[in-house]
Amino acid sequence: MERELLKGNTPTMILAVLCQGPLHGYAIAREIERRSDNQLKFKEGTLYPALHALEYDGWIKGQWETTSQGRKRKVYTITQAGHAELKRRHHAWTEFANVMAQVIGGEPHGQQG
Amino acid sequence: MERELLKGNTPTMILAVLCQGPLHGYAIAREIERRSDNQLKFKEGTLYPALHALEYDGWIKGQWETTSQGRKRKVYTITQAGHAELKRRHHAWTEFANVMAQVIGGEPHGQQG
DNA sequence: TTATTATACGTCGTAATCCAATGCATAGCA
DNA sequence: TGCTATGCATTGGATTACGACGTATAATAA
Repeated sequence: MERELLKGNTPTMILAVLCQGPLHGYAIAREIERRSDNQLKFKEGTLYPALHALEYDGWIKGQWETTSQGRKRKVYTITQAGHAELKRRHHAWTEFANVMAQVIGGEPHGQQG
Repeated sequence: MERELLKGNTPTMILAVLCQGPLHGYAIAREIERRSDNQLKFKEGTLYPALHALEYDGWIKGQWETTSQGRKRKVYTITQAGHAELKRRHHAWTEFANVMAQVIGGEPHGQQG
C-alpha cells in the first residue's frame, strides 16, 4: 500500500475503530489490519505517536489496565469531542475522495491553455 | 480542503491532467482547480517542485516556448512511462479509497480485544 | 536451558510532502 | 504610478509515516 496515501488518515482510522468500543493500542492496530484485509500494516512508529496526539487533543482518553496475565496495557476510549472530530474527518475524507474522482477521472477538455 | 489528505496525490492529478494534452505549469494548476470546482487550490510551492520531480523521473517532458505576447513558459507533455505511471497511481488510489471505506465505514464488531 | 514468536509499550531520526513567503519578470488596465 | 493577472522559481517550517531500536512479559518449540 502506498505510504503517502495514508498521510493524514491515520487518526481518522483510529477514531473510527474506537467508535465501536474501547481498545488498547496494539489491538487497534490489529483491528485496522483486519478491516483492511491486511492491506494496511500499522507500525509502532505510526501508531503510538498518533494515539498520544489524539489523547493530547482530547479526542480519545487512555486508561492503564492490567490483564489477568499481569500484562499492562493502555485502553483508549473515544470522547464526545472525538465523535465530533470523527464525523468531521469522515466528511472531509468523503469530500476529498469525490474531488479526486473529479480530477483524475475527469472527462476530456480542450487541449492548450 | 484538508491539507494532509492531498499528500502523495499531487503527481497523480498532474499526470491525469496532462493525459488530456500538453499544458504549461500555471495552466495545469488552474485546470486542477477548475476540475475540483475550486475546492483545491494549487500553490506554486507545491506545483513547481512536483513538476520538476515528475520530469526528473521521466514521466513528463518539459519544453520552453514563447507566446505571441513574448511571454516564456514551459509546456509539459506526458511520456509513455508517464502513462504507465498514471495507470499505476490511479489503481493505487482506487485500492486505497476502498480500504479506507472498509476501515472507517466498517460495520460494528465485538467490543473489547 | 535456550531461542523464537507474540504481545504491548515507547522513542528517535530520516524521508517525503504541502505550502506560506518571497523573489523575478511581463502585460494590461485604471 | 499602482494593481491585478500571468508565469517561472526557491526556501524554510510544519506535519506525517515508518524503519530501527529499546524495554518487558508470556507462551511455545528445539
